[in-house]
Amino acid sequence: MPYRPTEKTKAHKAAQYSHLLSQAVKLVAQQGFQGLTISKLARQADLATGSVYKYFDSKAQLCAEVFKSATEREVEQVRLAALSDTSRPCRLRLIQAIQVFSERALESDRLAYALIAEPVDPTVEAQRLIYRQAYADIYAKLIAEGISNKEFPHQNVEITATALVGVIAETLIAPLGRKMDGQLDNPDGTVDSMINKESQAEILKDIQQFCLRAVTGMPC
Amino acid sequence: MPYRPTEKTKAHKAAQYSHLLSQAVKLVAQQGFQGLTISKLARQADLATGSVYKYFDSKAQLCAEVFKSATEREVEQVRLAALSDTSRPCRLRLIQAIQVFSERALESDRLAYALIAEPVDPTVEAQRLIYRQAYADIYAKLIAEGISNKEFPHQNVEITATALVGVIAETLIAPLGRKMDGQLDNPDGTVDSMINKESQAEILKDIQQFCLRAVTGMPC
DNA sequence: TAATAAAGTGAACCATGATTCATTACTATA
DNA sequence: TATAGTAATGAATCATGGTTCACTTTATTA
Repeated sequence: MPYRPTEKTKAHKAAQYSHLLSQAVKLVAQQGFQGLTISKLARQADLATGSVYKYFDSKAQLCAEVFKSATEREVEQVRLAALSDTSRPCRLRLIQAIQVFSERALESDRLAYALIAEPVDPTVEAQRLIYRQAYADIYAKLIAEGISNKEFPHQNVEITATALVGVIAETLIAPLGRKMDGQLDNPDGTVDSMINKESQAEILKDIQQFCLRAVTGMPC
Repeated sequence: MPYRPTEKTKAHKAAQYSHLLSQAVKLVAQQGFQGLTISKLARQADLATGSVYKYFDSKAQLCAEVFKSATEREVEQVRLAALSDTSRPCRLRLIQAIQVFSERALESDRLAYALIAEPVDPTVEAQRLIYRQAYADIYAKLIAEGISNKEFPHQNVEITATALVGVIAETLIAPLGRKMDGQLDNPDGTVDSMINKESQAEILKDIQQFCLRAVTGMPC
């Protein structure tokens, strides 16, 4: 006479959850956190607004999950570039990490802007700080390794790492913000390529050189 | 029989305007843009909410003016440090500019956080980009001068300038944000000194060294 | 003092969008 | 099929806070 959730029901619930989450990420990738509302999400996922609350306690929690989901894979890619192949010189891995981050960011620029720079409410901002710290931690490991290698001179590892995050965020994202601000709710999520491929590559090189000079204290 | 605004009335109007603006800045310095609402401002300035609209067209315009007012003097101080005494070597002026910015920011940290990093609505964000650019322009001039001096090696001036803004914002303000997020509406506007004076000075030195290495490509 | 313009008032209004909840529709056991 | 637990619904509710407006007060001139 009672009722127990079965495998099938649990699977369905999990599937619904993932579906909601991925649709939410999609919305953010198109319109930013600005464009993420419970009712839009419900419509997008073919559910009633109230049903969203069966899967997420609150808007804030939803935003946090979206943030987590979208950022974790990015962080992981950068981590791989920076830390996986310990046989390569640290400066090459640093360049590679910056490149990986940049290429991924520029390829889905609206999402990158949302994750790194878009104005959001304080709850989401807290998440953002966590992930900026995650990037900083990666750089910190790399720098520390480079110092013990003698590849890099003595320096304050934490500061260097934080500074690198700042450099990358500002140089890549701030220009996006400038382009973005006319079309904050562009529903297809792309920014009309402000920069062509070549000049993009040029800029990336310049950023990499800045970072290398900063870390190595050597001209390049 | 008609009516003409006289000197006294105009002066009064101007005085009210300044009073409102300065009270608004004060509110932001205490509680951030989050804490700036029309009714709070009216209460603070001993006016009715409606009266605020005799001086500002909209909340957005008010925010813009607040931003402008609070940032312009900061930018000016940095400009003086960076560009006024052209006889000094560029690297010293760079160090000085960073120091001026940092000291002023740390001394009114809630305001600095509000101006540089606090989540705000897109209208205010646009203002922020303008002022970040203003800082970048100062650094760009300084770097360009240093390159033509041969003090600094050849580099992409715009990127370096933007990157410096990113470094300074991230290293000084992001830590504040981390401290801030528990107490976002702290009504007296101070963050309980997370860092004591000495370690603050240490950190400043490390940031300055990072920037110098980045700009000069020399160890230091 | 009468006429006019502006300043000041603050409660009512409005927009946005999160959240709730009474109700209905399934799903799983006995 | 009766029962119980869970999912789904979506209109109603709530909260926040910007904005309006009919009205009062004050200032200025003739």
